[in-house]
Amino acid sequence: MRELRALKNVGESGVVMRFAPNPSGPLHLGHARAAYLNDYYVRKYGGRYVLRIEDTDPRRVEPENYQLLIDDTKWMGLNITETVYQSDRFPIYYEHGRKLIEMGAAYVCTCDSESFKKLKDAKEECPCRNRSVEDNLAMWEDMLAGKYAEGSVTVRLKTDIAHPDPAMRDFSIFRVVDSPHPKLKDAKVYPMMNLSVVVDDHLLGITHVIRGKDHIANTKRQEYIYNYFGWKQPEYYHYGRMSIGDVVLSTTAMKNGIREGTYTGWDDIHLGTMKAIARRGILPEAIKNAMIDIGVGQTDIQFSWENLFAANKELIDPVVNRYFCVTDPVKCVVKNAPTVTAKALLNPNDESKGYRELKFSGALYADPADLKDVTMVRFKDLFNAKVSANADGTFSLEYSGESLEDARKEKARIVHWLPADDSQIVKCLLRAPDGDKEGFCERSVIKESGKVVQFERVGFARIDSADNEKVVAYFAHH
RNA sequence: GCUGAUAUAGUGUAGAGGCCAAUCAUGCCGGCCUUUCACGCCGGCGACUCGGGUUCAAAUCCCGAUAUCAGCACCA
Repeated sequence: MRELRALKNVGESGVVMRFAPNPSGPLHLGHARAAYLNDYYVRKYGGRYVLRIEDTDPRRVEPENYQLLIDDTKWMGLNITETVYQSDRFPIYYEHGRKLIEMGAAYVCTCDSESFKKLKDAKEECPCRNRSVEDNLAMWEDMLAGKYAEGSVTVRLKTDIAHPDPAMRDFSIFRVVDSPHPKLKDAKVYPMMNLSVVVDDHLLGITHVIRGKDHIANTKRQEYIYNYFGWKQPEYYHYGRMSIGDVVLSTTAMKNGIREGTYTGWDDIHLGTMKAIARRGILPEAIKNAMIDIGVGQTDIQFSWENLFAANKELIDPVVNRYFCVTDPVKCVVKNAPTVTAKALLNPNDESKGYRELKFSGALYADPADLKDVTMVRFKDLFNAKVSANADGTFSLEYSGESLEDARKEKARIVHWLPADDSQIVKCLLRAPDGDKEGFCERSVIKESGKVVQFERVGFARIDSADNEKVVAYFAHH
């Protein structure tokens, strides 16, 4: 694993960092970068890692997502030292909001958003900006008392209305929302993230923040609040946009798809959620390694499944058991073949894991693709056979000795197979994002349920479910 | 439109003026090993966006162009 660049201004006691998702859905690949990068530095320097759940938009909070988030961070193996919920901290935000109003740093604005935008774009103050502190405070109290309807009023921070960057001009720090919050009974006034984030970062002692570059303007906006309070700003690092192909990430698209039955749930393998990736046999450690390899650069990048798979293979290949799985199987009788029992190592890298036995007596299943256009094959751990294709798509096989040397001499392909004997095999459905394959696998795969195995010459797969009738496996990668 | 950021092989990444005819990983190709087309080992392929400038010397600094991205929400 490569070493990431050192952070600036790391103190004696290490760092305090945070991972701050909002509970609008489960964690996905996009979150993983922030989560693991921050995690990396907390491990590197020591300190605290705060999981902060940013549930300050009641419309985007779904109660069931809280647990989803916690479960995901646990699966990811994040070194979280404490968890805070912003919904528990509204009194703190109100207190600081009031202070800003008292010091004349914020004002209550009753302009509708379009007219404010017009003024803002023209670098012109809105009439509310010069309201007296007393009036602002009175209106603030009325806001908290629920006397204002949603959209009729907002609290803005006084920045610089003529700032060259329009994003900096008197942005909003509190708003009124009429929707109920699942965790707050009577809240009407909600802090905007720039306010709540600054207050929390300061109070929680956050020293370093790694976040996406979509927050780069927020970092500059937040600087105004830090300055008003006389607080010191953390060190920030903004990584570039990461586009992720082949998978659905948008929360609304996922929700709609699940509701309409296009996806089976949050762990549908067409989604980019942690749950879906876990289901596909990817270890959290592999995601972590892939994310650390990507690092904190500001360049926009294309997420590489290839690299993730390589990271995963590095972890699982040495330890995972091997089995045969024949997809699209064709049944073949082998003429003149003796009855023999094949012994195949569970893991050729580790003989101490033992082997599995497959008893051949007359007929086997093979992958037709392996028998096509060849005159001889070596059935791995079994024997050689001469092959001839029949007009009807079947194959005629004839025993041709068990000498491995002969097979090599003939350059025979060494292929996987299964005995055509129901007591030794089980139906296997191998599922992948681009389609399913059906076939058989060794019966002993049943006891690997929940684990990742290697189907020899097919690829790595996670055994999703298994009983005496059927194994369902999800393809991970080659 | 305004503000800001970034531009190194297919992908990711190192490189913060001379050690760079550019690192590592992954990928691809070839070979070895091997009763898996896995793993391992060896070899190979493949990149500094373009144009100016500064300098004895630039992938590295400056300017411009181009491209991409982000922000300009009473979301986070």
